[in-house]
Amino acid sequence: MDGARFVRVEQRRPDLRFPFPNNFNKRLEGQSVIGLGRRAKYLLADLSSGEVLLMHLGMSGSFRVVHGSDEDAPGKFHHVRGKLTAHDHVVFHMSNGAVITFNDPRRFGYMRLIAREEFNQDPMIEALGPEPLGNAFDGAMLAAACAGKKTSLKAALSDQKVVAGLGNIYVCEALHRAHLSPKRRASTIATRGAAPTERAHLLADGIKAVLNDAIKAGGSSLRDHRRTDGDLGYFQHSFRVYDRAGEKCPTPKCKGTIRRIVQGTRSTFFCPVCQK
DNA sequence: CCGCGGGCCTGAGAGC
DNA sequence: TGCTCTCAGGCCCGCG
Repeated sequence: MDGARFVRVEQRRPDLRFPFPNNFNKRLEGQSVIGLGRRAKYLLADLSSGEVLLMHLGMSGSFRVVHGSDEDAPGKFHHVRGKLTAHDHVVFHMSNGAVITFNDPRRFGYMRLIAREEFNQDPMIEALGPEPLGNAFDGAMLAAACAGKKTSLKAALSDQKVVAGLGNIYVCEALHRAHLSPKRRASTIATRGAAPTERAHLLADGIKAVLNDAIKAGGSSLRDHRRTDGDLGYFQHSFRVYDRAGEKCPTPKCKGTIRRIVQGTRSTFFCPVCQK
């Protein structure tokens, strides 16, 4: 998409989680993508029109990218070129021959167009916490965000205002790496006097490590996630606790067994022995 | 501010 | 084979 122009945009239903913007396809057609980016879980395309196209995958959304010459490739590109499935909701036909299909069975994803000068003040953007892989993110920043929070550490890390971009899997995995209990009150990792605790540093490091490892592995394909070429990610094979209830804790010398509990209606997986 | 329950959707898997 | 039930990577709302 980067540097290419939208030649034709197929919008195949009126809404996803939210209605599409008015005249969505016509507002894209003829515009060029002058930059691509990401903030938290939002995919961003900076357009020549002065607008930003914001795209969210929800739970089950995925993009696939193929080029015209690849369209007849067998198997994994089946839903491109006149063979769209029921859940292929948007297709971008780009000036460089790329065809980009957005598929989302559950339709928890959405797309919006935001004027660039209003982007930073947009309610979806303004409240977001720091990027966990940014240079500025560290134990001190995490401690400050958790200070005074009476909620659980699990809920705090899942809150996009505390740190942006973590979902259920990576919260569980980061807490295990930091040997911190998901049930612990969030404020207890914050500060001791003025200095951030050792726990906050361990947790910030655990978050960075699990995200970097997962990105390297192409993400976690439990059911819906696919890479843009249609391939599966394989980080699910490296989960230490997620979806491993009843298995032995992978921490060296730990005799614990992974447990599943429910926090805020979501599953949490953790080791009650080495996560305190 | 916080926890909880319900809601938005479809599909996969388990149990019967 | 087919039914019903539960659960799923996100996130919002309203209630108490």
